[in-house]
Parts: sequence; structure tokens; C-alpha cells
Amino acid sequence: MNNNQLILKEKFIKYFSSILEEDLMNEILEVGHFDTIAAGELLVDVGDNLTHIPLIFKGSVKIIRHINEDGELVIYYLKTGDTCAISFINCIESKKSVFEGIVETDMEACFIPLDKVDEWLVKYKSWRRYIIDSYHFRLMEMLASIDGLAFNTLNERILTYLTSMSERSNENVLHITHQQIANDLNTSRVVISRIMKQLQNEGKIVSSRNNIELLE
DNA sequence: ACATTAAGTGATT
DNA sequence: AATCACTTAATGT
Repeated sequence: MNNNQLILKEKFIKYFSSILEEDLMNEILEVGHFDTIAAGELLVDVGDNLTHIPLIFKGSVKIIRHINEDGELVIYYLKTGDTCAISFINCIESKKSVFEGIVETDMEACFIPLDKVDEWLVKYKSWRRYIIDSYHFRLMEMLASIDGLAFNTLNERILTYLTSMSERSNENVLHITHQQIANDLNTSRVVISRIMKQLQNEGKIVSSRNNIELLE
């Protein structure tokens, strides 16, 4: 057991001990696989066989839905305290992921093997609670995502996209290109550029090559 | 200096 | 709001 693992475990305890009961925490510390994953890494790809579920205690993961070869859309983000219950339920049946997950900001997580996830549902009340809550939360996030698509203008979608990204990174200045935003929102770069200029004129942002500063 | 990548723009649908 | 067909600007080698 190296030092790094101990530090990760301590952080994990700090964040999760208020949510999960003690016996369960001890079991997690025993069977969980603690790891750090750098920003930009591909956590899961569409069709991947899932073997573990992450309990995230630092960083964020971008969850992307692929429609065709060239169509993709960001559905939601997993953050500290989150797990992906959607993929767990899905795993019981097919064991294959329907989403792509890319680490957005450096992540620290504890990976739980699937059979344990299942076993603990019966064994621990706090685990049941946590998984069900998480499932509910994912569903709400997905609803928000659908609402955004159906009822918001692209203008509004871009603003929410930028502010939520700023919240996750605790930064007012985002290092991102118009092209990347276009990819995440499934639109074209030209359209983003035009709206960005509009937002700049409205005094909401300052945009320059490779970075966007959010005002207010 | 030249090539590559990011962003701006007018016209068209 | 999307696409085309550019132009201009910023950066890397």
C-alpha cells in the first residue's frame, strides 16, 4: 500500500463517510480500486464493457451521447460525489456503455466492481439510498438537457454551457475553442462564432483565441 | 518565412 | 440556424 493510495483513501473517507455507513465504507476501502485520471483521458467509450462504477471525489467527467458517425451531444457532467447509476442499471442487462465519458478536469475516484455494486444494494441501506438518489439525479439532469434543447435558443444554451463549465473549474477564463463548443452542442463553428461575437457586444463575455472570459 | 489552426464574414438556403 | 466559400488573425516550426 503506497503513500498515494493512502492519500486517495483519506480524501475518499472525507467526502463519503457522511453519506455511506461505516461497515460499507470499510468494505469499499478493501475492494475498491483507487485511482487518479488526468483531464482529457477517455474513461469509457460507446460499446465498452463496463466492469466498474466510479465514485468520484474530485474532478468531473463529460458524458457524451453519439447519434451517428458525426453527431455528438454532451448530456451532462459527473462531479464530485457523483457516480453513474445509469450505466450500472444498463450493465445488468448488456454490460455495454451507451455513452462516452471523457475526463474533463483531473479526476480522483474509487472504482467499485459491478458484482459488489449489486451485492451492496441488498446489504446496505445507505448504498441503496445513494444509488437511487444518483439515478434520480441523472434523470433530472437529462431532463434539464432535453428542456435546454427543446425550449432554449442556442444563445441561451451557450451561456449555460459556459457558466456551468466555469463553475466546475472555478475559473472565469475558459480555455476552449469555438469549435469545441460547437462539437459539444452539436452545431457548427460558424454559428458559435457569430453568437460569441453577439455575447461579446452585449458585454457578457470577452473572447479571444483559445479563451473566453465570463463577465459578471 | 511559411504552414497550420482559430476566428470573422457575406451570401445563400 | 446551417452551410459554403472564402478572408483575416494568431501561433508554431
